[in-house]
Amino acid sequence: MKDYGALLKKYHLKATPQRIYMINEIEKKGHINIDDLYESLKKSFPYISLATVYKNINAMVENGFLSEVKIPKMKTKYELTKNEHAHLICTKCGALEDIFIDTQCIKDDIIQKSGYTIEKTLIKIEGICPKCR
Amino acid sequence: MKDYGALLKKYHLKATPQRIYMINEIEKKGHINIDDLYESLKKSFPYISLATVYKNINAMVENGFLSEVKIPKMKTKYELTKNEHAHLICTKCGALEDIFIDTQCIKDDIIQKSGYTIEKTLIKIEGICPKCR
DNA sequence: CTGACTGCAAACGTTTTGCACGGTA
DNA sequence: TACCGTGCAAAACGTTTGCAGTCAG
Repeated sequence: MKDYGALLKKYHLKATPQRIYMINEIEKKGHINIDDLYESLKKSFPYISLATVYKNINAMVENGFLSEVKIPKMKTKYELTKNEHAHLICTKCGALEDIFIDTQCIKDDIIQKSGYTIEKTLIKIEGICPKCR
Repeated sequence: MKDYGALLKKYHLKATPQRIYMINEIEKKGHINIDDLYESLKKSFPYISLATVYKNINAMVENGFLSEVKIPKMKTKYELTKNEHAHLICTKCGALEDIFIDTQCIKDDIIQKSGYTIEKTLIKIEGICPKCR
C-alpha cells in the first residue's frame, strides 16, 4: 500500500480521506465500477454522495491517474493507470483481468496497411477462463 | 445493395420500410451513431420516433445482425456484423475505419499465458491518419 | 486563510417502457 | 387475422451541475 496522499498532491489534487479510500479500494480490487465503489465507500463514509464519487473519478481520469475500462455489456470499470496491457473478460463468470502481451506484431501490420501513426492500442479478449471450463 | 428485406426475415424480424432504410444507411456510412441515424431517417420518415430507432437497433444487435462499436470519448456507433476486424480511430479528425489484420500472434501469446479459451478479440487502435499528418 | 472538496438537491441527456394504433406476413 | 412494429408520452437511468458549508494545505 503506497502513500497515495503524496501521489495525489503531485497531481495537484487534495488528499482527502475519501480519495485515499477510493484509490486503495481500486488498487485492492484491481477493477471496480462506480456503484460498487460507492457501496464500499459508504462503509467508511456513510454520508458520502454519489456526486462526490463521480467528481473524484473524473478528476483522476482527466489527469491520467486512473483509466477507464469499457467492457461490452458491463458497467464501465476503473483501474489505476499502469503499463499498456490487454483485458481478458470471462463471458461466463464476468471476471476481468489484466494480461501483459507483446503487441508489436499487430502494430507492424497496422502501420504497413494503414499508414496511421499509432498512439494507443486497446485490446479486449472475450473468452472462458480456466475455472469456468 | 443487397435484399435486406429477405435477410431480416431470416432473423425473424419483420421487414418494415424503417428497418430497410436503417440497414441501407448503416451500410452506406459504414459506421453511424443513433442521433445521426435518426436525423437521416427523418428525411424519409418525418414522424419516426427515436424510440423506434432504439428498439430496432437493439433488436438487430441482439440477434447479431448489427454490432456495437464503443469508442473512447465518442458516441457508440453501429456497423453491419462482418468478419472479425480491428478499428482504427484518428484522434485528430475522429475518422473510424475497419482494418483486417491477422491476430494469431497475440492470440497464441494470450492462450499460453492465461489458459483462456478465446471467443472474441476486440481491438481498437488510436492514432493519426495519413491525411491528418 | 483561501481555494478546493463535500454533500445535497435539482437538472440533464440518453435510453427504455407502456400503451393504443397500424402494417406485415 | 394475429402479431409484431410504430409513434407518442412518460418513466427510468446514469451522470453532471450549482450551491452553501467544510476541510486541507
